[in-house]
Amino acid sequence: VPANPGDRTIAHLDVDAFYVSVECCRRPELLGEAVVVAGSGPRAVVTTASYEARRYGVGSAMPAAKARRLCPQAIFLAPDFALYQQVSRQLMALVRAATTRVEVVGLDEAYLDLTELSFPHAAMRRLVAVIAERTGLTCSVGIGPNKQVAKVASDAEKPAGFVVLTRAQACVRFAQAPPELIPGIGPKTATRLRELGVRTIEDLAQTPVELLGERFGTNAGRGLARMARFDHDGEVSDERAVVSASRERTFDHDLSDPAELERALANMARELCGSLSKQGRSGRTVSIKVRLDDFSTVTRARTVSRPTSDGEVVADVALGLLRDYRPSRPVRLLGVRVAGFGADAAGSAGAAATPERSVPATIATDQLLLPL
DNA sequence: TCTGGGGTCCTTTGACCC
DNA sequence: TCTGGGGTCAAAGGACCC
Repeated sequence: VPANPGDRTIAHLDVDAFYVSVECCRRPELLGEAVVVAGSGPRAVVTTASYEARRYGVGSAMPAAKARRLCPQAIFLAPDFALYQQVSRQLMALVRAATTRVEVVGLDEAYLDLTELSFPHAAMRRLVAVIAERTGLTCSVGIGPNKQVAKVASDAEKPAGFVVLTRAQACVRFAQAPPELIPGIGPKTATRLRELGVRTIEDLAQTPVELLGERFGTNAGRGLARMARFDHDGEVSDERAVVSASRERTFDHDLSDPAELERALANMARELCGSLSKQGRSGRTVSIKVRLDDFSTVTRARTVSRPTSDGEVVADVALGLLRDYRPSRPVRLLGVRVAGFGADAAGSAGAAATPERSVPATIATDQLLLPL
């Protein structure tokens, strides 16, 4: 029972090496091996590496070619997203049975608001056990007074971690850690902080908010100051509306021929609209993204009068944008996006407003987590 | 040896309107 | 009439996350 009305108990649950673990479930002989899930092709990157592979320095977002050099004996697997989605649905059904407020983040992570539970730690222990039993997956859990503490705590001792921290404990435990440990502080911000002499979370906490405001803007400065003290106040938001959808592709070799580029773009537009109309979504803003051989990236957008999910319309607009832009260098990546999903979707018969199309859980929720 | 694909959100700038 | 302030929208870029 919360001491103060405002006190919350938030958990963050994160599956350990999700894609690799799913692969190991269907091929148990992989257990204990260095396994890397990565795309194929010369420009593929690693999506997940098993902990054995990580020991060789292999990590997410690393070029697959580099991973191969670091760990030639690793078993490389192509990702099977359909399977991961299916397992994710089972997983989230179990998570949702544990408490009412759940915020799903990607396929393998969720925040749970446990404030109303009498024994939140026990509930999470049970949830972890049930997930292991039903899916074969191991998870790491962090519990704290807000999402920020919960997230950092779940990361702290993975795999199979279970870390409970108060805000003050988090401040002490991570005082000497670099600012990038905090979600929301990425490499760019970390570099700029270093230029200010800020190397640790403690340094950041001791930096005057005025100085941070000067350097990063008032808003961001205030945000950084709060983060440094682990007093993030974000809600566990049940389900957020989808805002945009896109298709993009990095070519194996850079493309210069306008006709080839146009063909690729039109195909992506039609493919995107296929899935859009299946979901009953449509949008007014069509944009393209062009990444050149020097990795510079340009976007161009145009808003049309009526929401659409018509492949020919979107392809037309996209091709128009591409022709107006006329890339001056070879193109590495091309993409198309539809945004501005809104109130009056012209799409399918059903509900117009689009708060996250609910995918009916295939897995029974009958097997629940003991009430208590 | 360069750097995927799916997203979200924020900031800045300029146009336009009141 | 001039100037300025605000609000909103669209576009573009960028940081970040899984």
